[in-house]
Amino acid sequence: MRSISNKSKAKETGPLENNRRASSITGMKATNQRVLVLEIIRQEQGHLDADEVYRRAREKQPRISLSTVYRTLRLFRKLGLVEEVHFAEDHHHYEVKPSTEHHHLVCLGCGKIIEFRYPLSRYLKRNVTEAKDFEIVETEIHMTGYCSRCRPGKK
Amino acid sequence: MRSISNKSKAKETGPLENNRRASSITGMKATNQRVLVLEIIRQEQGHLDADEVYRRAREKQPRISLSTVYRTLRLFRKLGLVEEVHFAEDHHHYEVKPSTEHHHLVCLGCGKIIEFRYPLSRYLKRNVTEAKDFEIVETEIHMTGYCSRCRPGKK
DNA sequence: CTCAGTGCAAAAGCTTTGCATAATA
DNA sequence: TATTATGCAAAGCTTTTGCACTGAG
Repeated sequence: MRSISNKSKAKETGPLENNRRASSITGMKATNQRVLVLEIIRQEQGHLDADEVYRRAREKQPRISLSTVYRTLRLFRKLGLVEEVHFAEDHHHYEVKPSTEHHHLVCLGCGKIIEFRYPLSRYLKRNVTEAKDFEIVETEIHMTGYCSRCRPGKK
Repeated sequence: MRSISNKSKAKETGPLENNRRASSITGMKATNQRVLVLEIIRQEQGHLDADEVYRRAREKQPRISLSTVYRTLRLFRKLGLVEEVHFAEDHHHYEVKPSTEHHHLVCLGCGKIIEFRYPLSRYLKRNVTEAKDFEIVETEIHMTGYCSRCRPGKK
């Protein structure tokens, strides 16, 4: 199993080792920028938008450009390493492709994003495929509302 | 029941009657532009984006501006007449607030949007509220994949 | 050495906003 | 008549793109 799951334990040059392999699989170059971006979205438990990735990336690599971040995220999405999540905002968020299915709760009060694990897609898939003759590739569920803190005394 | 459900059967000036009432409820002005936009998103069975609303609106009222369309859609959303839907695109779609719960299938081949009725939110609501102490206001589910036509022989 | 990838700046959507004018109530 | 809403143009964001340069392989 040519794992790409090694948590970044290495320094400046280290992560290359893990990811060079992942990249070479698809014939892509393992640049420092790509390694860094992958590192970042792995460390953060998901839900970063492009600008947040960019800001974090610049801490380690001040010359990285926002374009590169966008291009890299698009590449990772194509490679299936990363998923794009669409909240009710006018920009996108990204998270590492989750191993276990989960969906998102977005708090309208504080903006916090809570994940809830729920294996719904298999169930939906079966139902919808039969009813609509539609082959599902991806399922996205998100709910908005108020978390415990932002729900002041509401029954 | 001060219904706003009268299907547009009237001409240029007609729809005002229906909607003047709806508007006056909240102290808003029932302008021609607003009436027209409401008419349009009602006629179309949902999923229009702002620009599509704008183009359709101009057929009847060539001087309407895109800003007005945006402002009107925002207003209607606040009034609960319209819902914003977030597909995997970088702009939003709008539909009249549906009476029966449904969700969306987006075909990756032809872009067609299929609705499927499925009363899932009540079920999810109960589960999530208990598990996460989160009060759900809105649930959005959409799935991407391939419709019968765009699925050439795929098992 | 070569070609894919990067940085920069500019452009391209989508959406919002400021302000003078027009229309509703 | 008094506001509220509109149209226009300009600005704001997010995301993409063209191009010369850089760096990985």
